[in-house]
Amino acid sequence: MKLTIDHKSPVPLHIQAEELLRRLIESPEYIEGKLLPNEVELSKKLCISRTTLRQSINKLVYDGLLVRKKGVGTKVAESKSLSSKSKNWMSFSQEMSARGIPIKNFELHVSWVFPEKRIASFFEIKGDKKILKLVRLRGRPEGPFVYFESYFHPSVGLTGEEDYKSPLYEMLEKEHAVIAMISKEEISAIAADHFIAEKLETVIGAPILFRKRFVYDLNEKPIEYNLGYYKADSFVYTVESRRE
Amino acid sequence: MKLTIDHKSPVPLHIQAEELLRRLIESPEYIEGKLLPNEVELSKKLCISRTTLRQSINKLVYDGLLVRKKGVGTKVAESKSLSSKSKNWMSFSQEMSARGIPIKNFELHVSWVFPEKRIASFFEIKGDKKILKLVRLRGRPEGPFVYFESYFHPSVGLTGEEDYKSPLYEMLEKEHAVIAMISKEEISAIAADHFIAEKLETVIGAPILFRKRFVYDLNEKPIEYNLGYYKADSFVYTVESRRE
DNA sequence: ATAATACATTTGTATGTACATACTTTAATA
DNA sequence: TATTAAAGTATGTACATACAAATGTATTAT
Repeated sequence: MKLTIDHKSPVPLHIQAEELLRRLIESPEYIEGKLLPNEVELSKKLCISRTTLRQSINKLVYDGLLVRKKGVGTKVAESKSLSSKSKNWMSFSQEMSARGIPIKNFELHVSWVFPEKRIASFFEIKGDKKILKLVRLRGRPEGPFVYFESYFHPSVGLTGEEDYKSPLYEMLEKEHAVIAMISKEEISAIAADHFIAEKLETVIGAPILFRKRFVYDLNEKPIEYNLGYYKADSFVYTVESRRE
Repeated sequence: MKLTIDHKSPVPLHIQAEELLRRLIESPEYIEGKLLPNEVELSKKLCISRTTLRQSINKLVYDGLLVRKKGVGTKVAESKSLSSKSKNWMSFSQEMSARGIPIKNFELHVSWVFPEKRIASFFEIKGDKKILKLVRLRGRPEGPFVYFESYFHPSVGLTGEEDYKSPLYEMLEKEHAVIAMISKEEISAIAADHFIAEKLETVIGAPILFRKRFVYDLNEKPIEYNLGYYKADSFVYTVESRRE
């Protein structure tokens, strides 16, 4: 592993140092909250000034990878401290079973479609190749309360022949070695249009909790693009956050 | 508006400068991608070094409030849709100023009321003593888009005579030494009832993003119980989370 | 033994300085 | 006039330096 800094490179030193540190803390020795060498020493070792090194460290601290403590040192953040961002996110199946709700699948439809522009750009692919689209209408025995539309990145390797009745993320992990790691979500309230109203067995204009979900793997590569339409009152989204 | 920096304050200069800039870009002059004064000039004006000023600006750039461009200057970031990052949670004022949106207070009403049962139990107090209730209707110049109802724990020490037009959490922090630290939120979609529809100038049944917010201080003592009713499409809640 | 003190360590804050690089404006030149 | 060159402006990079504040450890006095 290259762990030196090239002063002749056009790449700024603090960028080089940042990348170096990213690689460093990924290595096995640094998994469990281990302290980094102190700044003065490290800056000497890397032949850059402490100021420049701090610039790099700051960025990693901001990204939540490192934690500094005055008088102690800088250590690799433990995954627990990441919960400051938000609670462990869950899949739909997990969410529901956590609430003790039995799920019924009302519709389950798999197809191959050309991605819309915003989906293609999220996946960073061109729009000329079909991708897998998964539509699911789910709810309680009495009736559906959520309509999902999911799109999957080609590299996930789904064939469309998988068993989509079982928990999806478990299947992805076991059979395709794809681990959904990061989830970015946008939640808003909308009025049901004709299509959604029909699916969710409600009236046009009914309040719907709409959730866009962007799912990434460990390497922040996009995996899934998911749209969820929840019937009002059937779903409450909880967030816990902490200032720092 | 206080726009000076106190070198004798125990608060670090770069923090003071950061807060100052946050307030500055919140002000009406800075709504539309306007350039800030250049760094050298601004550092002179604030009587801090350019390095220190850059530290402050960097943070705001990280937070997506400012955009820098070499050879041009630093300008207020233009934001497409309102959204609230859960990374470091923010107050309403911060959320809005982060997107450079000028806030108008349509209603602001302070009163003392007997707490409802669920509020009393959240605050862990008996329901026989009146607590402070703060009602606010806020939005853009064109019209309101959010209705807030807040209740405060007696120990916060609010008298009802405070200036509720200024950012609330800043006031709490400065004048009452209360630091809002933890926020637990429940987000759902509901239909506007008669009352909410009238307040938000919309129709009964219109979709509303409803947010319950429970705010705690450093010691996890309850501070505020807050209900927010957002007009649909005026507010998008964004959450970023990571599995562990 | 215990508590108080002093010291070393490490990050935090803050400044001054210098030059590089990207972009804009102005002036000179063909 | 149009093109090019130079000057000006603003951020970007990088360093050396100094002291402050928090923490942990070793020492000392009680």
